[in-house]
Amino acid sequence: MMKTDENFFNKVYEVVRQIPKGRVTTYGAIAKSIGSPQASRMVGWAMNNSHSVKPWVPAHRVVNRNGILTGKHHFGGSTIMQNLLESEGIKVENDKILDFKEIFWNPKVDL
DNA sequence: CGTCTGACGCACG
DNA sequence: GCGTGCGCCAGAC
Repeated sequence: MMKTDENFFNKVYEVVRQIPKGRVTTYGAIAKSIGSPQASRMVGWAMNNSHSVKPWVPAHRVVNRNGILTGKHHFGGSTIMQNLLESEGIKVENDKILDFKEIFWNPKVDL
């Protein structure tokens, strides 16, 4: 059977997919929600593989703890990630999310 | 099995 | 406040 939650990556994908529109979260928060608070790097790494994952994973809603679009270059462009965020009502400026803590979505709370 | 890498996070200077 | 270095876990070679 498909033990979806068996893989570390899959856990990350599931959490990211559950991020509500107009909300964002951090790599560390996701790492904690999956049981590895120190595996923040793994989260970002999983995102790198997200382009091979289906359905689409809203990786643009995932930023670092500073609210900065650290992985925007991985979207195939420098403005793709920001464009997506702004398209959802998220204000972004200078590659940084405005009101970050206000739109921050905690996976441990809603999950 | 050993080594390097990775879209981070934190400590230190 | 900013730059640099180390550590964390997991996977690829």
